[in-house]
Amino acid sequence: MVGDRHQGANASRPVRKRRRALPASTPAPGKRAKAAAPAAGGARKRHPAARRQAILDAALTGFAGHGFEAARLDDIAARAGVAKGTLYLHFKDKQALFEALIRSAVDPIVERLAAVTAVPDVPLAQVLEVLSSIFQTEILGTDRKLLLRLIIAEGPRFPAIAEFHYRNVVARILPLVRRVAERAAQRGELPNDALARFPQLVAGPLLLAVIWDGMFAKIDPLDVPAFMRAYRELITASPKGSAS
Amino acid sequence: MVGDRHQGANASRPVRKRRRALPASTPAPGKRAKAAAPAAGGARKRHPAARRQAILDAALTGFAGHGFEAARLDDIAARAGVAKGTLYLHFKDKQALFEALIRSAVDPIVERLAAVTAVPDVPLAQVLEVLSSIFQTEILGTDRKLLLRLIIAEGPRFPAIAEFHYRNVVARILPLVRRVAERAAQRGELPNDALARFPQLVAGPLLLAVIWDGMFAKIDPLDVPAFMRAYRELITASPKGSAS
Amino acid sequence: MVGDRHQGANASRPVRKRRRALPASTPAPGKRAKAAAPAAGGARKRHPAARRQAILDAALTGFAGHGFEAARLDDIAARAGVAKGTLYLHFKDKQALFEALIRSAVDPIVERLAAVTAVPDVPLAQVLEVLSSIFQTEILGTDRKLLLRLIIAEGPRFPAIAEFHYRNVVARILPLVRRVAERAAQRGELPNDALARFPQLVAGPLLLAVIWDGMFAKIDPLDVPAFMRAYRELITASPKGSAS
Amino acid sequence: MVGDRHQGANASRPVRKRRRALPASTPAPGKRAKAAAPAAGGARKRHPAARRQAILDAALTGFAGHGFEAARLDDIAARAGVAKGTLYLHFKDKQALFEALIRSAVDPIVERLAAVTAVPDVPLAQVLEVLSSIFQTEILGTDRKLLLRLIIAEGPRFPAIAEFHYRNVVARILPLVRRVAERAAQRGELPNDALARFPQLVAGPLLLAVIWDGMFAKIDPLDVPAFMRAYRELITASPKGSAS
DNA sequence: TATGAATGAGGCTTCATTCAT
DNA sequence: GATGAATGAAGCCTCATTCAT
Repeated sequence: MVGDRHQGANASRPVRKRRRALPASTPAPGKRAKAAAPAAGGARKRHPAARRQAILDAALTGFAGHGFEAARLDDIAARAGVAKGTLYLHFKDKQALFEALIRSAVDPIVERLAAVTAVPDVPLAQVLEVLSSIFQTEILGTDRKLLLRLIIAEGPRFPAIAEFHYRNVVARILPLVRRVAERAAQRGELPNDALARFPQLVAGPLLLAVIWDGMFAKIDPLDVPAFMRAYRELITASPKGSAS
Repeated sequence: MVGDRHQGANASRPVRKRRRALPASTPAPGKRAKAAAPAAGGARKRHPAARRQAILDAALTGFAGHGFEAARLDDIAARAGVAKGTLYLHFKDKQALFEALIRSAVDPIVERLAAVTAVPDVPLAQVLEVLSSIFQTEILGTDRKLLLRLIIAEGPRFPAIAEFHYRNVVARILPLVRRVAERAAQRGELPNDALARFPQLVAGPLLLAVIWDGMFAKIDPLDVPAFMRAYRELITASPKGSAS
Repeated sequence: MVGDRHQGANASRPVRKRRRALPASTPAPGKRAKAAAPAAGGARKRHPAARRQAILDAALTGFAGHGFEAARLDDIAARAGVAKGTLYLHFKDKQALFEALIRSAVDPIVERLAAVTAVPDVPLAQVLEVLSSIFQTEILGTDRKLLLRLIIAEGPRFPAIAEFHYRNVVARILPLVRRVAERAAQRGELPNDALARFPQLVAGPLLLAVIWDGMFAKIDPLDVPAFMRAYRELITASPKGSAS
Repeated sequence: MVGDRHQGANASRPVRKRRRALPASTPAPGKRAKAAAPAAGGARKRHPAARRQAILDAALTGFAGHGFEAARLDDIAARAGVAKGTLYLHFKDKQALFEALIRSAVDPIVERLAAVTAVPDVPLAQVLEVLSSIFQTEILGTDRKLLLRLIIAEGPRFPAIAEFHYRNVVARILPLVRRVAERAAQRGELPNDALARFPQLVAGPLLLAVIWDGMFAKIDPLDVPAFMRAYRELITASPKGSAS
């Protein structure tokens, strides 16, 4: 009887939904079929921009949880509380929705990052600390970490997304970091201009943190604040010869 | 009736005969992607282990290029020069192939990494240099960089893969790195024990390098050797004013 | 980049566009088996319940003609005049369609049978006669005979179907027949209570009739009315020399 | 985690066999992969006729348990202890094996039935009793009941099988039964010549017994001997008016 | 004669997209 | 605009059959 496909004597009938067995531990999408729709007919009245945002929110969960290919527009529509066809009133197709999602979610972060790094003559250690803090509260502590993973995962397959990121994140932030690093090197906060030449180095631990969090959180969780602090100590602490 | 196979007068259809459309003289499936076509028509002769490896090679390209969901077994089979069904003689299903691929490609690297980090009392800078070198020649310089990206991208959705990696890579390498870092801190090659407490920090730049390579290689290629060197300088170089 | 969907220079293949080969002016799928094509192109308009029934009708033909395994959903969909995917809007999978088919067709018959046998104090001969008549007009004379054969053929492999039948047919009809047989025995219409103890005996000839019809109809057709009459005579007729 | 497809960290590798989840209660084929093969190389030496018989035996289980379409030649070959290709040395294809199976299994029964019914001037009650007995010991009590069900199930789709049966079973046995019934009617053992005109009537209860056994054995088992006895009583017992 | 790895057509099912309402 | 039933291309996987050994 093991493996029996039967479902008792009243098996089928108008089928509605079916969750495919995902190979992984999805963040539990919940079973709400067309949830979030306020009382009868209410969904219809929302402001168009609000609907668009609701769709993007749902898309974040959907794409981040399953990846681009495996995400189901059915799920996204249901989670957004709209009909499937409605998605196409706002986005040309699945790919356009995906790209819009990524664009929409990146800007706010970049603004904050830019604001921090743009202030002149702040000690490097402090800049790094604030960066870490923003990273943890705005990304690792929220669903946006899913998005970052998503970008890492799907970026190489979507040139448009890669380019968008280069222009909107990399090209905006790295120069600022570089300037901070240059000043720090001049002031002796850093042993040399290595960080000024490769400001990407500050992103290494951040990436590692999201990736570790995604893969190993359950096996061996990472103490991210301590990890970040260790990184700062490693590159900025008074070096070997100095007073212990 | 004995012996005759008459089908009666009613068009019953008990059996669908399988018959190849062509007279069996087309050994090449025609859609062979572009790769690895062995000696013409001789597909049946290869050593079984060779076929398995051919499939894994094709799978690397397929999965790395498109991700798990978007990779097509059709393509992989064609690229491996085998029929679709043959895949299933070696792997239970798509997921098993995927996991086997990852396992098969990880071991050799880990061996090399372990060999390097296991040697006692080598200066940290030198260990890092060798690590960088291995990383560049064995991973970034080969298709295995695709695999690393693949693991990063799909790992979170495949607990089995995450766990496998933790056990076979993380749990084997990190302790070795930690020991090296401890010695380096004791010898004054490092300013403090930050790296000993978080040996993961050495992986940050490596991850950044693969990700950058995957996303921005065409827009703004990264000089990886210089990048790695900068990282080493940043954490180990004689600092600003101190005497060594 | 805003707005443009350029794909970069590398032949990445993130999305496969779906595009119909023909300009969407071919409403008829072409392989429509031979049946039930509704008003040209108007498939989308039918009442939902009508579609469901059309599918069930097509399923009857498909399953009855080939058995569960050999029936092709392609054929059933074509015969119902719907796309393959539409089947799954109404039934979870092939098995659910199969079970729904059987359930949907059984109820009306059972109602009629129950109505007949439930009337008290009707002479057995008359009950049997009406049973025979119903059987011939409602089952043997219609496609439902295919269904009965189907149940006989596939029932043993589908516990759910067997159980459904036991509950809905056997458990409902046999007690009624038993009561009729008991009265008949008391009134002397039967030689003993054998039929009361095994009311299944009335089903024997019915089963034989469907099976004979299915296998030997073309070789040696059975005169079912006469056959049924003979059965009635055999068990109820005034015997050889006795006085009534 | 429910529904997780993963199989721990050591998922795949050279796949060998796979049991598909059968919808029904298969008679537990066992898991022997290529069982029954005596010590190394021994299987190769069996007499050809013995191999053929082994294949037919395995085919009985396979076809009877799953039906023609769902039976797997893989299973049959494994159960017979031969390689898949060997099947084709003995039988042209799946259908030929199926038909050979049915033919091979029918003859012995028919011989016994014919022997019984051919004896002249035996009282009908006794003939029926022996028939019942043979039926129970040779068919219902053995795997051959599977075969009878198989014939009922698949016969209508295989004209060759139907015709074979008509010629070898029906056409041989019915005349004998008819003669017995005629004599019984003449001798007053039967109320009339109904059974002589439709000797098929004796088969009704037999068919019902196999079908009931197949479908309802677990829900409500049938006491077949008592059932058969009841049938005999019903048609041959001293009728109503006679001494109670 | 026997083997069993290899084949590839074809089945069931999914899901992005369309379109009549 | 919004809906969601309908579509049908395409994916994964199975398994009867072949054929080199």
